[in-house]
Amino acid sequence: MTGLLDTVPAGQRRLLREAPPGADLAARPMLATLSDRRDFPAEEEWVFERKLDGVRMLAVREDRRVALLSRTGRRLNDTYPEIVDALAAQSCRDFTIDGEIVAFSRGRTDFSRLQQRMGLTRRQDVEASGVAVTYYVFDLLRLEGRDTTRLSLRTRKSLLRRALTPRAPLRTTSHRNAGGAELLAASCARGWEGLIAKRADSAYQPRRSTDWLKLKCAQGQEFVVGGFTEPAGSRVGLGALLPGYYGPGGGLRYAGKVGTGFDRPTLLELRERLDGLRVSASPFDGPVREAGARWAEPELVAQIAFTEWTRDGMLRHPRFLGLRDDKKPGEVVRERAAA
DNA sequence: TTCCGACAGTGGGGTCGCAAT
DNA sequence: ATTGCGACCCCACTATCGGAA
Repeated sequence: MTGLLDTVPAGQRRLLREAPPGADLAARPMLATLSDRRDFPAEEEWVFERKLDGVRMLAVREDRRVALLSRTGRRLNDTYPEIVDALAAQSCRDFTIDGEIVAFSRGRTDFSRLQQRMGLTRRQDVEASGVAVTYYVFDLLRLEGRDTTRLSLRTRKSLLRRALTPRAPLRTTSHRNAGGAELLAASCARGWEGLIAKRADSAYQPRRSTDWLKLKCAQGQEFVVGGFTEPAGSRVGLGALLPGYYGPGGGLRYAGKVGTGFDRPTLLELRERLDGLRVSASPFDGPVREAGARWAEPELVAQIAFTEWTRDGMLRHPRFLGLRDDKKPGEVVRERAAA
């Protein structure tokens, strides 16, 4: 064993285990639990990282061999060959790391840009895409033959910084040890996605855990319901609502579908109310490409949360929060302009 | 007994690849 | 050439069940 693991605090050395082959250890990444928590007392020892909007990826290096693995275990070597090369060039030759692949545009991580490269596996397609990526590394699962997942997060991060040389396109994710609430407010003001809060003393667990919390800068506003889709499978009432808002010209603009956030009684109640408002023609301005859509008089106003507007003016990650009776349908306009 | 974590199921936008039209 | 579909990515949420607390 070389010197890296000698820096592990004496009290934590007993937590080191002999590592199984790297790919087995990396079978599943640790996932964060969505939380609306805003209070983080200093004595609780949390670490705060910026939430990056990209694709999760584990990377395994065993001597000359490098394997990039998606969250579900799919091999990503052909999609991100420059990351393979960068990891192969590291002087440390035996590690498993965890991080996020991102693409930037205008200084912000941009998932839609990354999407243009995500599915590509042919070398010429990857090169032609013109999408540069950065691999932000934030955790260490294995180092020099040892399983490090039982070490505390702080110790793992400290080892990671020693083990990895963060030369482009690799970077280590920076973090802060306090001030979570202020940091979250500042992040949201900048239009970022949110934060991940991690318990400083927690082990790496290959599943969803409350030791990692996802704190999102959610957006939300009211929308007029202009129709719905039929339910499928065991679903009752309806599949999704078709929300819209009034544009400057006065026409009702389609904003995509929202199909989650309702419980069974709400689905049935919404169906009943919408059946009472059924019309044969679409109330939306312009075509809505939805086979089997049912249309309704634009009377109901729904509060809908979402993460952002897509390039095509659709809602990303939309969910239904409830109906609002205090707002007139005609007053519903888009509250925040596109980026 | 109550609560929590894991899973299945239903729903979303978007992209790519392939088969059918 | 266009369309539709499934498989991936990202995801939110509900309902259920079994084991932990």
